[in-house]
Amino acid sequence: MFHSLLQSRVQAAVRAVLPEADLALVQVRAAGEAKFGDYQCSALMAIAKSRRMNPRQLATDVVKQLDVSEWCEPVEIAGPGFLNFRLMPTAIAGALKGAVTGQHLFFAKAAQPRTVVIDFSSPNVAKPMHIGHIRSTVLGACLVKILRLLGHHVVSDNHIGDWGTQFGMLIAVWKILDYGSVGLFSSISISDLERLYRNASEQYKEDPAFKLRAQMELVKLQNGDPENLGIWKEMIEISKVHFESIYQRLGVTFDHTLGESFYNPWLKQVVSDLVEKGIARESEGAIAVFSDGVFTSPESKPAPKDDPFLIQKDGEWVANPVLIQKKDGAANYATTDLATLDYRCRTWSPHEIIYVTDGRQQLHFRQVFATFQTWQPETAKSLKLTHAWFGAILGDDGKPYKTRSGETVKLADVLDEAVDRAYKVVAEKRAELPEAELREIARIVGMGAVRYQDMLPNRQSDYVFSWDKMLALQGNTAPYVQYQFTRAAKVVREAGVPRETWTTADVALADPAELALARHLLNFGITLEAVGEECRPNYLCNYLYELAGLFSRFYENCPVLKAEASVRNSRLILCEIVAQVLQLGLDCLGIEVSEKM
RNA sequence: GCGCGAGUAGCUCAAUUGGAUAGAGCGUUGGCCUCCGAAGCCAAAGGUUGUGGGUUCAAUUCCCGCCUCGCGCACCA
Repeated sequence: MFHSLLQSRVQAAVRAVLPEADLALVQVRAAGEAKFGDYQCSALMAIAKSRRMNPRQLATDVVKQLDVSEWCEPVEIAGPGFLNFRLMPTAIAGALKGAVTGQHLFFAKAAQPRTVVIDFSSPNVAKPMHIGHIRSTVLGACLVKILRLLGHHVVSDNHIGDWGTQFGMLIAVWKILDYGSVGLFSSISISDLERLYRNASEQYKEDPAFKLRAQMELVKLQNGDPENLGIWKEMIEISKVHFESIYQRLGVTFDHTLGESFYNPWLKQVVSDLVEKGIARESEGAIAVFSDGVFTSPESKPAPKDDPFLIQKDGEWVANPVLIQKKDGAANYATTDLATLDYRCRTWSPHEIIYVTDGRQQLHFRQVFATFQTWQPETAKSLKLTHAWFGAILGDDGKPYKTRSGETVKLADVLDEAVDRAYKVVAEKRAELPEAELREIARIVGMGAVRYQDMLPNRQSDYVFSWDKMLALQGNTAPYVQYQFTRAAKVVREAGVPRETWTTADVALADPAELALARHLLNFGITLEAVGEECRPNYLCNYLYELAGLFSRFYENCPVLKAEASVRNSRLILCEIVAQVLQLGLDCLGIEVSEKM
């Protein structure tokens, strides 16, 4: 929209004044506050500084070369050298016209589409999905939607934990308790598996004989024993039924669900390849990747703080390697992730891979990424590896959110309770509506509230889970934004005039509330791009909250249906576009809207 | 010990990555339904951005020291 048009004009003007200036510095951004105009450019101060020029003089020279009169009021030079741009109401009205006639919705498809693999959700087999999985699932799903909307090619992959040492003990208990006997088989649920898991890990810790048996069962599984493979597959199927029920409720789908086990055939090869290339070596019986040379010759240069394979201990840099093979010969987490990374590059040739996991895995991913860069430098050059990590969900006590009895909180229970609580509110507010409709609204409000609460905080912060705050009807919450949508949609619905008659009308913006609302609409695209670049859906939450608030103020101050014909049509268009942007924006967050609520 | 985060209004959080007078909600105080849905709107009060330095036209943001909290640091994933 306008910011990119203005940006190229300013860049051209700067080039005319200073041909050798770095134009990449010249950015035009949405102004923080309305009194400074709609957009601002602060780059001239930086450029003037590096050249020891007077910034205001440079600004004056640039403005002389700058013609943006088709969109803006005369450009204002403010303070030490800001350029402030204020759009003319006619230009804003023109953009709204374009939107209502379907030419755009304030964003543009990427000029250079990228291929992006997004790895998210990743629950573990034999355990129910818990509260912690919501962040990865909801964040990842949001990134998938936004990047696709912006025209990128996205591959979503659910990297489920279906391989690992826990299956030894699980199979052992399964056999001891005879889960496989006829009749019992078809009725095993995820909660049975969970009990099995708890039972198994207790015995594993306390009973040496059981531990031995578990290890034996694991070896048999890994060597392809048909019985153990069958049990293992059964556990995966049971878990997948459970995962699917959650994903269906959340409206999340994946292009692929390639679990850890999928990469099993390549693990040995990854290890031997890394050893052959001298990247990994034997150490204390295991095979590990060490720092690439800095540690072994400390006199060459000081150890960089950002080397993930070094750590300072008692004033000296010592090795902090990553293990790719345990001394019993088995592969581990890093090995699987390296094989996965390799597979994804071979299969999809992505420009970027985004991993959405919790923050505790930061070191792990730094080590995996660094290993990959020395292992496959050519591929790594054109590949961006992003760890979009997030913080913990805490209870009122500031500790990880648990049930009263100290167990992890199951995701299914959270979703149920959100909908139940929403139902109570809806049933009270809209008692006249039929039961089925109340249920549907409660589902939309409850599910929306859970997601919104999760994406609103900066993802890197821990946040405190609060039922009251989540379903609050005011403030920066999903119900507030959803409510403003229903108001806007209802005005359009009740107008009772054929769409064609009002969409062909002129848009005239006069009231300050109309102008403020329209101006904010223009920033939808900038916001989507920022979310995609930084993996921060909270930008979108805040944008939509502001849009909803501006609409609400417009709604209070500017009658639509009762206004005279020309004003009425113009305001109808505003309502229609606001409804569209709110709906699409919420959809990017995975949140539905309702015509009534 | 080292690393990665966090510390902003009484509480829960923002601040588009160095921009102009640090913003919301809750809570508190006070207004607005004869008016398109009040799940709404308006107003007031509330701040030495943990702390001490530094960098510059400009610092919540970048650099250095210190304090508090969370997480991580070799065979779990």
